[in-house]
Amino acid sequence: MYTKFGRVKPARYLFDEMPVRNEASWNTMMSGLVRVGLYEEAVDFFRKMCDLGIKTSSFVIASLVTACGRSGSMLSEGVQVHGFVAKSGFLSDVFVGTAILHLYGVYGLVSCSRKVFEEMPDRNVVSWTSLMVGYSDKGEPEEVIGIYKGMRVEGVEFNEHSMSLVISSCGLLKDESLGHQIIGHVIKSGLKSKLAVENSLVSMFGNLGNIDYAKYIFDHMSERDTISWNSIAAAYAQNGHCEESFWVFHLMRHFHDEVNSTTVSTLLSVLDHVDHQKWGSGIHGLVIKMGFDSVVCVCNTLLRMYSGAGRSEEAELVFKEMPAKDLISWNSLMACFVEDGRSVDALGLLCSMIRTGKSVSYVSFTSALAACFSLELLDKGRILHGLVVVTGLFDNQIIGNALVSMYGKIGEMSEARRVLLQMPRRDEVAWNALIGGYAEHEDPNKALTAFRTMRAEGVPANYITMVSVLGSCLMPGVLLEHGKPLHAYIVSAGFESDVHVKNSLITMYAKCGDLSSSQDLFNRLDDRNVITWNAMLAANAHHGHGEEVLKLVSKMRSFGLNLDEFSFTEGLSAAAKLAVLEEGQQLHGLAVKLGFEQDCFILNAAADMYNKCGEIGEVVKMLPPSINRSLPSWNILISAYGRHGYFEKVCETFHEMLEMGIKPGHVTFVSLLIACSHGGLVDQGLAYYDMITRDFGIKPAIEHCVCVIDLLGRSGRLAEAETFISKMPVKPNDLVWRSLLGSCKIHGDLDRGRKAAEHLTKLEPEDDSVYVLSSNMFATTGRWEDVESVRKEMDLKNIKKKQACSWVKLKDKVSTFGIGDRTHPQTLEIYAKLEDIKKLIKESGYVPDTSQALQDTDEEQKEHSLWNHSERLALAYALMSTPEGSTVRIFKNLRICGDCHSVYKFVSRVTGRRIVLRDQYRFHHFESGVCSCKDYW
DNA sequence: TTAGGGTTAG
Repeated sequence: MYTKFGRVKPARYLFDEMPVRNEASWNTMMSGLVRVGLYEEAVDFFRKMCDLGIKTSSFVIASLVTACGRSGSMLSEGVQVHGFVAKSGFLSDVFVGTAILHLYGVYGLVSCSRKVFEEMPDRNVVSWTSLMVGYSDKGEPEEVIGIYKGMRVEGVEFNEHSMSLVISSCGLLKDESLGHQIIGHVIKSGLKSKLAVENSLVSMFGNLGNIDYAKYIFDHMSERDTISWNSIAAAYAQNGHCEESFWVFHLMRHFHDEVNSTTVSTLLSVLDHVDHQKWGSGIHGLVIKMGFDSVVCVCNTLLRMYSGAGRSEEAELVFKEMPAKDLISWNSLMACFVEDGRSVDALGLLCSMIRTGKSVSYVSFTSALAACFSLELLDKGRILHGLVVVTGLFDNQIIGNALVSMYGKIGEMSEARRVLLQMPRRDEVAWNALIGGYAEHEDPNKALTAFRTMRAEGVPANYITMVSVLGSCLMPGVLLEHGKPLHAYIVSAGFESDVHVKNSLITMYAKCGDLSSSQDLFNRLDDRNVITWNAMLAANAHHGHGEEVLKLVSKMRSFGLNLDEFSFTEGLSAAAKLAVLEEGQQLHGLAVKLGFEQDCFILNAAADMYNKCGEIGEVVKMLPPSINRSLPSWNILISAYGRHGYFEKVCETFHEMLEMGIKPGHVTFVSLLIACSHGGLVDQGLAYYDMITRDFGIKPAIEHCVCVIDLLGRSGRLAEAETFISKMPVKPNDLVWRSLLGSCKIHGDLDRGRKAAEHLTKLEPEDDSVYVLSSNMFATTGRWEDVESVRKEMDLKNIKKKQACSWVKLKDKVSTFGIGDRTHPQTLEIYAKLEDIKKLIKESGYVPDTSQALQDTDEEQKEHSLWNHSERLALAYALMSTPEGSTVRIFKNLRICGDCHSVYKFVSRVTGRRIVLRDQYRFHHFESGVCSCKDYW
């Protein structure tokens, strides 16, 4: 009696005082100990019984085994009981056998469970169910379904618990046809109206992406518990219907009392792909208010929420303040660091896990391996590889994949291949990682060979395979041999309907130089997503079609598509290249409105746009304060100051950057050297050039060398420039000789100019610029017979000079002008305005520099031809079509002519207008008779 | 019976 009421003290007293005890007394006492949860004492008691040879009943043994499972830390005691049971023949009892297999399942030893299960002479539905529970808890739904099939073959009748397990496993496997099969079974079995079964059905349909069925079941349930509500909320959440999932939460609070931590976790998981700005901080507050901020799982989702929004600092804060952390918390933060590019922090986290003896799983290693993506981290990656082998995790499929991926990303392809070959099973992820590595680091042949081997091994390719293989064909010259055959394969294998594959095809054709095929694919695609549009933006940008990029961006907007970071970056950089401030400003405004203000790429693209549109004030205003400025931001700032002639600011900024501990990069030095070159700061430029290798260990690239040649050449130090070319660490290219030729033109050095021109023609026989530059060099020095011979050579080789043109953009209309153009509808007014300008500036001291006229004619003719220059026509048109006092913006496809430059200066003084001119190379910013380039360009 | 961490591409 006492044991039945849980009163163990009096029961124990009575037992101890009993003069005679029979089997029943011992068994009753032991059951009592189990009932009150004194499991360890029960096991000791049982040992004593065994020693004394007291018989026990199968019921008592089963309850004892169950107790060992329930305690969570009594596996070894359970195993001892198992040993006794095996010796005394109790295993043939179905209750005992089931209890033991359940015990092993609880401790994750499913193979032991299965062994016991297979040796059992009799099994009931609970035995089958217990086996399922083991696999389900281990996260192996395919095994659960295997057991389900076995049960059906043997004709076992299902109970509520086993049916629920089967249903949810089916959902996890996302196997729709199995789902339908199971539904039929559920209806026949008569278990359909059981609460747990209905809950599982809601959850299964959620996992299968069939939200309508999930909702139907939920709506028709006769009773609902918290799990039902949570399941429907999760169904909405998993399928991206975040508003609905919040609505469920709202209804729950009205119609159902309980909201538990699972509800909150579900809601938080939605915030991964929802507008973080709108919901994130509020939800965090709510979690604290409801007192769930101490539940590990809730905190983990909270952490994941910040991580998904790219806010690793906040995620870190959540982690630090968690009252209890589990393995998933550590792994989540590590993954967050990896996603945010904080590789060192991620690896540090793994180190402290190991150092403090925390448990580490294959997931921890997977994240750590993903952190090692660049050459500097190769050593760390190799150590991890060693650890993986030592800890016996090498055979884990996902670890193997992560290893191949790591070596692939770094470009250690022989290592990547070696790991792949050692893997017990090579799945498509492993092959894709290898192919991706080849695509990134080696030639297309390697990637294609790997693809063929993969197919020969019978591993089915998926869309990612196709995307990866296509990624190896992103260069001109491989279209016929590789690109087109791949496209043919894609069509025949049925991958063409996949939007990702189509996007990659668009990119492939564009990078192979066939933009019209990209355009074709794009036009024929009806399920375009943002990535499709982005691929098309990149395709046009790659071909230098900035206007088309902007047109596409505005189409995206008119179709109501959500522009993402990539679209904005691409749009802004197109606006920067075209120097169209208005479009750039609009895009930037929209990006800010949509919450992308903090995005590093967009921020830099916008700053660069303002920079290239001449709005230096805006650049300085918008860049983050120096304390958290990224390297690209510093580079943009240096370039901006250089572009506008603030050379002291250039040096100041560079030194500030060094003081902040930022290591300058390749681009920083390009910006610095260009600034020096434009400012005529020759010695300072040379000093910076020396710093590149001496102080920062960077190997000078061809761009840096071109800058130095420009620097020396423009200032007339042509002999030094020539010596520099002969000694520089990289092979001279066309830009080198073009720069030298340009300088020879400025300084009238005909001999060196000729030599440079010869080198240039060898490298670029089709290029018109060499002929134009030589011809201009001869013309400005009056060598008209040489001008004529260059012209004849051009005719002979059928090389056409690129026509100069200038344009003005007013509202949405672009007006373009060629030399002496008379096609504009307002031509008469334009030429009249030009006459006014001529008169006005001559009165204030303008004298034409006729050496800039490149024909051998008399002075008057020369002056006349200067007044036909496209940039003057554009200027006249712009002045007459824009309000008094406003800034005039003009573009030219080639370099501005020297005399036009002087005309612009005079006009800016006489009219008081600010004029901004973008030519092929740079920006000129005229105000009150002075140009920002200080006449040195 | 419901919720949280991982590998390939983008």
